[in-house]
Amino acid sequence: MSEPLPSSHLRALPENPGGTKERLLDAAERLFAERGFEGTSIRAVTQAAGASVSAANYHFGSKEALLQATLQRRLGPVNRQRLARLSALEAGPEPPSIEAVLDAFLRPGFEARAADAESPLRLRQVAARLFADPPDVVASLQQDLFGEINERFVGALARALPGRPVEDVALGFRLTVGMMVHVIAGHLRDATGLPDEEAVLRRMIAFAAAGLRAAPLESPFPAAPAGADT
Amino acid sequence: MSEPLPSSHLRALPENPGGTKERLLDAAERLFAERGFEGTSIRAVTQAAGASVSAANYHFGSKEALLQATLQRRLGPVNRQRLARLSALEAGPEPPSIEAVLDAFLRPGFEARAADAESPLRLRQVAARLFADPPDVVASLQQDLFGEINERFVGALARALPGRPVEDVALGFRLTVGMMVHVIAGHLRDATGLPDEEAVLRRMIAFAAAGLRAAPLESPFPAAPAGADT
DNA sequence: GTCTATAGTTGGATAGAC
DNA sequence: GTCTATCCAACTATAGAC
Repeated sequence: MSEPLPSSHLRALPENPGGTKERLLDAAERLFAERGFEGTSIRAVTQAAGASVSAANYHFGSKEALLQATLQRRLGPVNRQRLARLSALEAGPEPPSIEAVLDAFLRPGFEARAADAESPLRLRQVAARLFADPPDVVASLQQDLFGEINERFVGALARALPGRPVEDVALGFRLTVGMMVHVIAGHLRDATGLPDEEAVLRRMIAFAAAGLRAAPLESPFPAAPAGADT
Repeated sequence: MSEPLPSSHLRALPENPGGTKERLLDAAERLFAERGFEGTSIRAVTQAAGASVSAANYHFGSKEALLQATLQRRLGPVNRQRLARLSALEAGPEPPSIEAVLDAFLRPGFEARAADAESPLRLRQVAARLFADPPDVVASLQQDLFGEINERFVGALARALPGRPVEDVALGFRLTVGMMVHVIAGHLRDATGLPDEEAVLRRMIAFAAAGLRAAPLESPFPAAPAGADT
């Protein structure tokens, strides 16, 4: 923490781990996560990184490209982990259980801190934003980053749920993703204090596995009364 | 994405259902849902509504207040419906099932079209944004709109799951909300074509009910190999 | 209540020196 | 590669006429 920095001038301390490019990505990641894409100016990013606006445009070319680079830097490795774990499971002697497949999917997003001790929540905030931010910018990237994941994991789950229509499994996986994203995004603004993470992760796996196994309901119900609005 | 606005007649057709205020709310709702809060300018809203910037500021005072009014107009009635249905269930002779409680929670958001035939998806997009937009603006509103809902429904679910720790039920409800929000938000950008809505709704109820009933896992697992990253 | 006009700020992106 | 300086478009909000 004690770097001999020239204390004369008012530049937000750069904290330089790599070059300017890395610092820009770090700052962009933090600000995009906190304020969203439209809510973050490249000026804010460059100031936080202790660089100039031109530096950002030199390295990335545009604000949108900066967002893409930010997402890709974090999510790429996590998704590779997911696929690697799934492959490992499938290489085993027996077809993997639903729980094991879900673990392979969910865990990498929750233990990114192991690989990168400095940015614990950051990645997840960024990931949550991926599902809630500017459609045009992110749509193609979402397909890039998530297309293969979706295909492989739905396939694995379908094999673990023989006889279930694939569309039903796909919907179930979608619900699982929603669950995950919401928990991840919640870290952002919620002081509710999730209990210890491993417990939450296990609860999510149990919840989703049971949900996937559950048969869809047939009838609308014991009929909840549509009664009195206020 | 910025629509260039018809050049012949400068004003986008107003389509006046009520007064200017209503038109502004309608336009704001659509644009906030499509582009988010920061991504939407007051000018875009007023042009779409066929009104002037001053009109918006006269009626609402600020952009933030416009967002609040927009959210409250749609979500207020839906949440009152949720509470009314839950109250009706609890007034019955027997304690309601988990499925019935979940139905009371989930259904009002999905059949808002019944009450307001013109804006089918709109409400849900807005609701999804509530969980993904500018923290400061929306945080208090989120508590207003969702605080009582959370308390009442977690309570009802806990009574339907005797012996389960309330924190566990609360986490399960949170996962259920995440599921719902993600499905709702997905309508926004996804052409994947969810099948018929009633079926999706029933699937969600079955999924969440099973998830809530499931016992949390005890051990980390058959141990998914942490193996080879790329 | 609604308008036009404008004040005052901030945004993304670029030019050109070093 | 990184900076300073600058361009110009777009923004929120307000003033004041009608």
